[in-house]
Amino acid sequence: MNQPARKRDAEATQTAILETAQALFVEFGMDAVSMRNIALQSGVTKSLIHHHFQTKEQLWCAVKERMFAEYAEMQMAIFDSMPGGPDMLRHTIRVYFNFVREHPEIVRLWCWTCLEGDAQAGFVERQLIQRGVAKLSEAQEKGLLRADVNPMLLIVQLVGMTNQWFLARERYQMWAEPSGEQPNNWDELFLAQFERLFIDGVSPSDNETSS
Amino acid sequence: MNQPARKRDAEATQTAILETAQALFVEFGMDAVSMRNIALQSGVTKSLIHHHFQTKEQLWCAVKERMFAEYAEMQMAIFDSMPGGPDMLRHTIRVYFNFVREHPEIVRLWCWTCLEGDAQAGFVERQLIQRGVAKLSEAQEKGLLRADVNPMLLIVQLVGMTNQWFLARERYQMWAEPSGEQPNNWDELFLAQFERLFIDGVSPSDNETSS
DNA sequence: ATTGCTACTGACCGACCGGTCAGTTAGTTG
DNA sequence: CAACTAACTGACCGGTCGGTCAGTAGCAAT
Repeated sequence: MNQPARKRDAEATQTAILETAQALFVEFGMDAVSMRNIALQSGVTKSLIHHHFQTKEQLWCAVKERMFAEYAEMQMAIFDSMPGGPDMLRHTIRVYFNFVREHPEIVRLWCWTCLEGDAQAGFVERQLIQRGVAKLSEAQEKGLLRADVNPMLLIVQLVGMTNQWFLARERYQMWAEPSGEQPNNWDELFLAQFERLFIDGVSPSDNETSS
Repeated sequence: MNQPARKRDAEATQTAILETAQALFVEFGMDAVSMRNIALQSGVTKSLIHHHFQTKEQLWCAVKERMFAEYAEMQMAIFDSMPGGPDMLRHTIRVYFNFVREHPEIVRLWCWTCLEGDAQAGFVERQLIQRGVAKLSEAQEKGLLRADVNPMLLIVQLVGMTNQWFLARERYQMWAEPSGEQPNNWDELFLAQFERLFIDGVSPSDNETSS
């Protein structure tokens, strides 16, 4: 009677476990987090986690699937909202950049899965990326994009540049002079320069704009 | 008498331990590697590792310092070899890209230290980066580089883009159609496009080239 | 009320973890 | 030669790990 022994609600329990596990795994890495710790922090017994997810490995997979699903939904929305005009790339960069800024945990997940060589993750993203490639190819046919860029590599570069920034942002700030403090619009400075370098190189040159 | 009990050579022993630890740590991450495993694979007893490096944490630090030192030496050489002409950036990108391609372990180390939030690492790199910033500022004064780019962010973007490519290369390849196999010059394609987008955006525009 | 299902608990397991320590052995110094 | 230092060994420690299992308890169907 000390504890009401939890409300009997499998779904809520699983969600609680997943959210706690997600926070811990993403922060410290799968190996550095114990099942005991997850149990403690989510207010659930260790056995119960095993009851719902069997093994630590499977819990980790469940966390990854959950996060990638959320990411995929968002990414798909970005592709769908791409304007057809010349501002397409600028818009896309900004939307993706802001999404990642508000969900830095997705970058850490990305990074952990890259390091562990998770083969699953790549396949999950494939149809997503091919949607983007189709969009970009379309834009090329309309003359909105240089014909000599590879759409998939363009996505790699756009996504990669953004991801690595949010992964190592704090590290980069240490590179600057410690005197005078950091500008707190560091993100905006980066985005502006990224956009400038990227877009100016990506936009069709003058002799091919009017096709 | 079964084993000649090792040649009594502290330096060689430490090197053997460091090399084994480096390979394992970089591959699997610090938490996933046990001292027993390092001992086994380097042909040394576990106690001997503790004798030379005290704790696992200190061994990890020794590995990081060793690798960063090697990296710093190389990076410094790149800065020093920067040509003063208009090909400066193109040359720098290629040299750095090729260095990382031949030392992919440095990217993994980079990534592990980012995820664990290693504060030390950032400071180690600082003087290195400021050397590069000085070089780029110089180039700007000579009109070889747009005046409106931030040199430090430029380095962040150059290094970051390259690093993330070699971190997630295998993952990106899964994005492509499984049919028709990958081109084995994937690296060159990426580099070419990276260069094109980056340089064309970075070069001074026509009205400021002749200062 | 009984049955059946399953969310949930707590005690327990063997394996492995990082680290310690007393002791052995090889090389150097005097 | 003896004396000393430091490289090196193997047995051992307390603690934590992921995982199991027999049992309890809440809820729905009959």
